[in-house]
This record gives sequence, C-alpha cells and structure tokens, in this order.
Amino acid sequence: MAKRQKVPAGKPDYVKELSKAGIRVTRPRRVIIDILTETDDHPDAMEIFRRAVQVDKSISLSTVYRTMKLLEGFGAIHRHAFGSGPARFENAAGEHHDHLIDLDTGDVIEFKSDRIEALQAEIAQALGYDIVHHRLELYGRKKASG
Amino acid sequence: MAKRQKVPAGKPDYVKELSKAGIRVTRPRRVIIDILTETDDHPDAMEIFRRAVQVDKSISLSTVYRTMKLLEGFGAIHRHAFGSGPARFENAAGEHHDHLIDLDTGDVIEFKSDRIEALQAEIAQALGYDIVHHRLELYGRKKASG
DNA sequence: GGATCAGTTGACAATCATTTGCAAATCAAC
DNA sequence: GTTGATTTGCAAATGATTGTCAACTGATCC
Ligand SMILES: [Mn+2]
Ligand SMILES: [Mn+2]
Ligand SMILES: [Zn+2]
Ligand SMILES: [Zn+2]
Repeated sequence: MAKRQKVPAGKPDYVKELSKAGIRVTRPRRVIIDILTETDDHPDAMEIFRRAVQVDKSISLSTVYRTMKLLEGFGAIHRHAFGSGPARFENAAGEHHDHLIDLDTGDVIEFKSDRIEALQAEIAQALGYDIVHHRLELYGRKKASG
Repeated sequence: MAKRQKVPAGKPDYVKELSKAGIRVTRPRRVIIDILTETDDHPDAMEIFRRAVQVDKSISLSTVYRTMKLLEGFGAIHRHAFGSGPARFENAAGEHHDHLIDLDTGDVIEFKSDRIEALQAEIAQALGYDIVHHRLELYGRKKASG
C-alpha cells in the first residue's frame, strides 16, 4: 500500500500550494508557515520572529515581514490591527470569525454570528455594494459580577 | 431679551467644554476644532494640518497630533484605521454609525443598523462582556450592473 | 550527484506615521 | 500688566514596516 500523507484538518498544505504556484519553498518560509499553522493565537511579526529563531537561528525579521505579505497575498493568513500597535496575524485556514478584545487583559476571543454576517451583506447590497471583506471587532470588559 | 448663543445641531461647543475641564483653549486648538466640526469626511492628521495652515500659517503638525489625542481622550472625536495608512479622524458629535469603504475609490460610506448593534451587544453578553466600543468596517466594490 | 541561475535571504539603511524633549511663546487668572 | 503653568514649534527620537543589494540556495536540468 502506497504511503499517503494526510494533511491534518484545519492545516492545509501551504507548502504544496506555494510550490504549485511556482513560488520557492525555502527553509525560512517553511519554519514560518509551521509556526502559523501550529498556533491558535494572533502573534505580531516580532513574536513570530522570536518563535522562528528558536527553530532556525539565522532567520531575520525582514523575512518574517516578507513572508507575511506573501502569505496574505495568497489568502493563507489574515492581518489584524487590534487597537493600536503592530499588525497581528493568524492562519486563515479555519472558519471565518470575528473578535472580541478584552480591554483589561488584551485577550482575544473569537466568535461567529451568521446573523451578523447576513445583515452585513444585506446592508452592503442595499447600498449597491458587494462585500469583499469586513472587520468586526468588539472591545469590552468582563461583566461586573464575576 | 438676552443674547443666547445656540450651538448648531451636531456641533457641540467643545471649546466651552475644554475650558470647563480646565484645559486651555488656545488658538491652534480652536482652529483644529473648527476644522473638525465643520467637515463631514474622515481626514488624516496631514490633511487636517493642511487645512489648519490655511487658517493659521504657524500651526505645526505636532500640534495636530497632540490635539487629536486630547480630543480623543475627551470623546470629542473618533480615530479610525481604514485599510492601512495613517489614522483618520471624525467629529464624534453625530449619531453612532459604521463604515463601508469602497475598495476602488476609497470612498467612505456611513451606515447604521440597529439590528447589528443589538446583535453585537447580545453576543458580548453571551460571552460575559460589556461592550465599551466596537469597530465594524465593510470593504466592498460597487455591484456589477452599472 | 553537480552545475545553473532566477528567486530569496540577511544585514542594514530608508521610510512613514507618530511621539517626545525642550526652550520660547501664550493663555487665564490675579 | 504681571505671572506661572500650560502649550507650542521645531527638531530629534521612536516603532513598525519596507527597500536595497550582494551573497546564498532551492528547483531544474544534465
Ligand atoms: Mn482569530
Ligand atoms: Mn464616519
Ligand atoms: Zn465576520
Ligand atoms: Zn456600530
């Protein structure tokens, strides 16, 4: 029986996808992609860089930024701008969702509302537009009671 | 009959508000506040600076930035981050609304949906949070049809 | 396996938006 | 008008991101 590699659910094989598109799969890129596919938080470039260096001492911050731009172009990752500060990234593989940011702790909580998504499309339609993408962020505090 | 100054609807008297709060109402601040209350678009700091210079040649960009921070702290203006690029500001006086950005032209269209606002609060509540503020931006293109 | 060469990288300079330090100017109060 | 703390303009500093470029390295073809 021939060996068959199976990509784990939610972790599409971007490496294969890139090489299919004629883009080189280099060592730094592989390391960065691994970090992005294995994390479930929203790290910024510096944090991705820190994690990458632990795998490959020679990776540079420039390459992290370049790779983020490359992957974003591919739709492989999403770029966020929570509050102020540096851009933060996340693997685009999972289902679409929006974010609730805890103003006290900085925690990012993911949520999804089909009703809100539908209303957004409805509103855009009424204004004569098709939505390409959107950004919904709620900033809040834990309810007083806990 | 005593002269009674009436603030035009949607243009609260921030000048008075500031001086009441013990903050100096200086010439540069007055100029900048006037610009913000008289415009209905979403200018960035450089654009506000350009408009301010036409009124008072000596105003500096630093003061524009400082005044934006001051007014934001007062809740007098909102700071936006549409797409990438510099922050953009708008007078907070009007009713709350969200934005649809035309990806082709950069046009910013304002809209308001009570249903979306209600859903947001509902979602936050379900997650154990009270919303302090939120950001909803739709990015889209004019529907193909004319 | 080794040569080839365009795509990619690391180092570091440059850019962009924004903030800060500081001496001089200016408000608001007396 | 004098006064003293606040605010300003200027220039230098900062933080995030992008650009330059010589050196390197993957994929392809022998
Ligand atoms: Mn997320
Ligand atoms: Mn607006
Ligand atoms: Zn959404
Ligand atoms: Zn809203």
